[in-house]
Amino acid sequence: MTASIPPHLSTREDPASSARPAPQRRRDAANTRRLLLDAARRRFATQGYAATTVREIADEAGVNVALISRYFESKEGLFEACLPTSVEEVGRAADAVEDLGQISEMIARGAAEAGPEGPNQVMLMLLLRSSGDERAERLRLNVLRGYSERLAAAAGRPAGDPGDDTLMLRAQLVLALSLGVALLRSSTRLEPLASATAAELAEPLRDLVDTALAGR
Amino acid sequence: MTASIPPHLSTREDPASSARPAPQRRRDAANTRRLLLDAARRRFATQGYAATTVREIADEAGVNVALISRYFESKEGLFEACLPTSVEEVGRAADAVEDLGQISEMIARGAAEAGPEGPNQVMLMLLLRSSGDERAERLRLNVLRGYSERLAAAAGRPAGDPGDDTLMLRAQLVLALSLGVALLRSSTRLEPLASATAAELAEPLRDLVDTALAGR
Amino acid sequence: MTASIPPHLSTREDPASSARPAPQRRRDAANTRRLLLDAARRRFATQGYAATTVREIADEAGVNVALISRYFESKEGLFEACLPTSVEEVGRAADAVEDLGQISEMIARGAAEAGPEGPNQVMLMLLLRSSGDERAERLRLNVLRGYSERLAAAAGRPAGDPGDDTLMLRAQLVLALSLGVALLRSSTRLEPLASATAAELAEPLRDLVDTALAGR
Amino acid sequence: MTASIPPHLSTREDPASSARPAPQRRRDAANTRRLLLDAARRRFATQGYAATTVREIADEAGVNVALISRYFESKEGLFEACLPTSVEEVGRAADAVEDLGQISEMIARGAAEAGPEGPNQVMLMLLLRSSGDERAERLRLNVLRGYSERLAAAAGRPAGDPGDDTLMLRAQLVLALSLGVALLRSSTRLEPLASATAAELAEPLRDLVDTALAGR
DNA sequence: TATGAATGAGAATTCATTCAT
DNA sequence: GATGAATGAATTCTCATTCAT
Repeated sequence: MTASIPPHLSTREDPASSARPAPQRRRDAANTRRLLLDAARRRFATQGYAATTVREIADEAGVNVALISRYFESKEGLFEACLPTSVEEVGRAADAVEDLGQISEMIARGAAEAGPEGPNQVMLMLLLRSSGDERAERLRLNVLRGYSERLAAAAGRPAGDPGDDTLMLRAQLVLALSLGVALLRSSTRLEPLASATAAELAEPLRDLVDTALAGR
Repeated sequence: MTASIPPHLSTREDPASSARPAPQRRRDAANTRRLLLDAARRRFATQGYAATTVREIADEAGVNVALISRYFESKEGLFEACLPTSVEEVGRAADAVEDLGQISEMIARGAAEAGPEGPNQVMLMLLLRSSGDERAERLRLNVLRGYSERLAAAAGRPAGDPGDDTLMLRAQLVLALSLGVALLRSSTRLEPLASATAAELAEPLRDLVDTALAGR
Repeated sequence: MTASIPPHLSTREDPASSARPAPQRRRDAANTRRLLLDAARRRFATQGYAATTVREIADEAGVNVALISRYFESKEGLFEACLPTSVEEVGRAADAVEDLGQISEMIARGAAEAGPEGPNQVMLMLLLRSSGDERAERLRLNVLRGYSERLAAAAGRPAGDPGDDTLMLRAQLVLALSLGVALLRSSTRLEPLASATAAELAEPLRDLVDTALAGR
Repeated sequence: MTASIPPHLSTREDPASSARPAPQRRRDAANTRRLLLDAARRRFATQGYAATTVREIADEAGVNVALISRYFESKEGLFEACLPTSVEEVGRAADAVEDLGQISEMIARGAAEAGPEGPNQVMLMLLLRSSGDERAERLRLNVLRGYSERLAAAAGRPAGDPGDDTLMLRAQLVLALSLGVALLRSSTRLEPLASATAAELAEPLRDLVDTALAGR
């Protein structure tokens, strides 16, 4: 009988102590804002937009719920505020890629970075949660496109080059792979993938990335 | 209590009525159940569990909302009832795989099958929506594990064999890839991936699957 | 207070049925709608839009709060739904006026009718409570205009006649008087006005109306 | 709570600071108090108590919200602080009335004074907004009673004389008229009343007042 | 004094679910 | 079996108020 399971059963509710090492200035607007943003990114990424309540976010951030309205206008506004942050991260990650060899390593590292807070996971998950908002949708698409173009470029094709759909498609398969890994690792305990270290992931990923982008 | 509903209730309803162009029976419990199940799978897959309302599902199915409670006890129950159906499909798909060469083709075909209703996508999306329910979680994990074991087996390793984590890991990367493709195609318009046909996907996927499972 | 009103309180539907303990059909949408509408009119009229909570209204109507959303979409929608009813009432009242002599009597009777529920008061108060809504504002204005035109007509001027602002102005002073009386009687205990009967009000009102409309 | 604020709190603030010619824009408690009071009167009068937020008032006054609590204890306290000011005004107006002829002129002038800030309107509106507060209610009643007694006195009856309800009733009808005019003019654009000048209003009002108080 | 930050109570609204035809 | 009505438990958001600087 499923009725015995509380509707808002929270799985792995991590102790708040890990969140703050503790400079803990109170009455610091900028800091409060960031706490909310961080908590929101984590929750939205792991649970999706609709399944996340603003109270959860506020509690995780250790601040009052009303401050979400104060600083971000609404839940929707908070979600949108999460996007640029993640976008920046993915941008930085993509920009760091110089050649083919670094891509697989980047994916491996991104995938391995601790739990749902790893920048890569956060971004990817975030981008894949629908909020029904037109603007968010567009931004999401832009990020994905930019990212895959960056991958294609690293494989020899200049970014922005419209042609060569084949290479683009292959780059997007690499993106899909990266995404799938992040997804499986963040929401299931599928072993051995879930516990694999960056080092363990690096080799098979390198093979795959090389195959995809170098054309074998 | 959902236990009274057999998990593996026959999924094909009217073998005879398919001859009739428009049966449209009212007061047909089995058919109503089916309509709800189909609508639920579509909605849950594309929007996620939390973002989907039972009213939406009922409306899409063209039946009264109260019937969800009647046939599936609860929203949660309806979600769980969706799982076995998808599980069966993925099971059938996995069982069909005899050798390495068929895997990439299966993934390609699964990915290409129209929209969010393609069996592969439905199953994958379904599995990735957290419902917070313990039982659903376990089922989901079982399916993913079974599926990746099947992939490993096709690559030479007997299913159920506990050893050889390396091959398992590689099989799970293939699963991740399949998942990522389904995800990108179902929730974004990322081109050229979003519009690629099964034929166009087949070649690069074959390269990747071969690399992953054949050990290059 | 009003919270003690039983859930099935009949709102003066049929005077004859008071003999019966209570017809009180449950699950009667139309009746529920009306209960809400009546309660809303009373509350909005006496407390104003902003000071009235939907819970209050629902409690006074003896029904569940959620039904306000169900039947009227929102609090705003409920308010707007109150307007036409009041508009109709004022229309009927205005149409009943044939000659000058009846106006003062109508006002007197309207003012005297019990408490804040008297149709005249309800309408007037309702019209004077701002809801911030553009549409409501326009409707309100139309009603007031129509009403004062009717008064002017009874005093000899054909309704719709654009000219003769003087008569219009005087008719609107009569409206103002009527309004002021309703206002004072419904929200203060200013004696002797508050307790005056229709009969007691009739004479001085007749003098005033005659003066205003008959041109002394 | 607000009980610590005496109902007849002195309304003129700075007996000492008036000696200093220095305007002292910032950090001037008395001035800040005044600014808040003025803004509050305007807002409460035009929107009602419940529909007005303290933030609105503070913004309109150009001061920080927290100062409302500081100077007036609460929103309720601010509202009550508005009353004596208006009461004084209406008192002054009533005291100025010496004979019948001045009444209609006073009402006409009061009604015509620009917009919602005219002393007459402000007072009237203010008195007619329920705040649910017992004490405010009583004050309001006192003002209305005092005012109508003043009118009755001007018509020949000594103020305070308990007898002659008929004259009192007629005086209150004049009050009702005055109120109704203020109401219609401040919250609707009902023409020609809304735009009538004091001069245009004077004549018909004189007729009405004479009729009411002089017994025709 | 003044101000921005923070808080808790309460508001409207949505939604899964149960009830009565 | 099916349907519309009804309900209570959340959820998001607003707002008066208090705190700390």
